[in-house]
Amino acid sequence: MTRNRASLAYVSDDAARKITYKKRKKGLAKKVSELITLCGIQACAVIFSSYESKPEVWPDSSEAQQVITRFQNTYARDETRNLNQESFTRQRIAKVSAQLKKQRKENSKKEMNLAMFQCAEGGSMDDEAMVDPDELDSLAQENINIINNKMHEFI
Amino acid sequence: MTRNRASLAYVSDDAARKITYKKRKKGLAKKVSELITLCGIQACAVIFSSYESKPEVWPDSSEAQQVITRFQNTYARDETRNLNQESFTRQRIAKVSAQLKKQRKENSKKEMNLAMFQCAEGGSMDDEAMVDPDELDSLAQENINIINNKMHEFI
DNA sequence: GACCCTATATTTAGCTT
DNA sequence: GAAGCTAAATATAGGGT
Repeated sequence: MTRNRASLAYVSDDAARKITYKKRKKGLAKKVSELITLCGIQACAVIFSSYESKPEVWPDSSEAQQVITRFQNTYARDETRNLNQESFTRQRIAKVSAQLKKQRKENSKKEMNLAMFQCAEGGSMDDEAMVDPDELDSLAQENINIINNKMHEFI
Repeated sequence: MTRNRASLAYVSDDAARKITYKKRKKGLAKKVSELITLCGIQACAVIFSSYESKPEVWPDSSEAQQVITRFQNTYARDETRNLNQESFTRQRIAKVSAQLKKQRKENSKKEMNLAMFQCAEGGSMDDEAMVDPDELDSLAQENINIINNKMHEFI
């Protein structure tokens, strides 16, 4: 019985190839997971086969995503562009923030003027319509944080 | 001699871990290449280790690039999660935008009141401090676009 | 530490059901 | 064609140099 000869060439027989595929895919997946846990590193494997419509990935979809994103960012293209875009967004938000502050300030002025003119005329402020300056700032900050987290998550 | 016990846990000893890493990395690479040739499929493995500054890929950089690109184009990963995050951010910006509108409206009111009280007293508006409503909206929109682009770029 | 050696564990090709 | 079996091939932990 000549078993297990190491052919290492394309398996032409369809059935045999599928069996080999399933067996070795399983083995590969195990090896990847083991390497990750044993060495505490980031790694993934991606397979496209005609047996599945979608790619199969290891150790899992989420990890693979991270690894691939990191790969693309490391290897690939203009890191600078990403950084620029981040600072661009940051500036945009800062600009809006600044405008808010100005408007808030202006509002206070007018309010004071109004108060001065109105005195005891009974004119009431619509508190509900007022914007809490602190909240505005914290919202802006929160948006920045969300964006930063998003970026870090994908970088 | 008790050799080769299958521990399958993180190798805490630095030297031993590095040895394991090198050995298993080699093994993994071989497995990937074999799977590809035996089954005639597309596959790749990507590893990030602290031993190398750049990621290590198999079967080779070019193939890995192709596989990863295909993966990114094909795989429908948690689109939902991203959408949720996206809509979350969108809502945040919308909320700030709404607050701006309210404040703007309030501002107009006060302005009018002021004008009525001031009449010809010569009180001048600080135009520079005013926020153009349209610009604010377009800024908010632009931020949304930037964030969306950012997300799509990384997804 | 890198490199080889080898005992043992693990993977898997080819078979059988 | 999937699932299990087993012999053979491979991979690799631990040790030596």
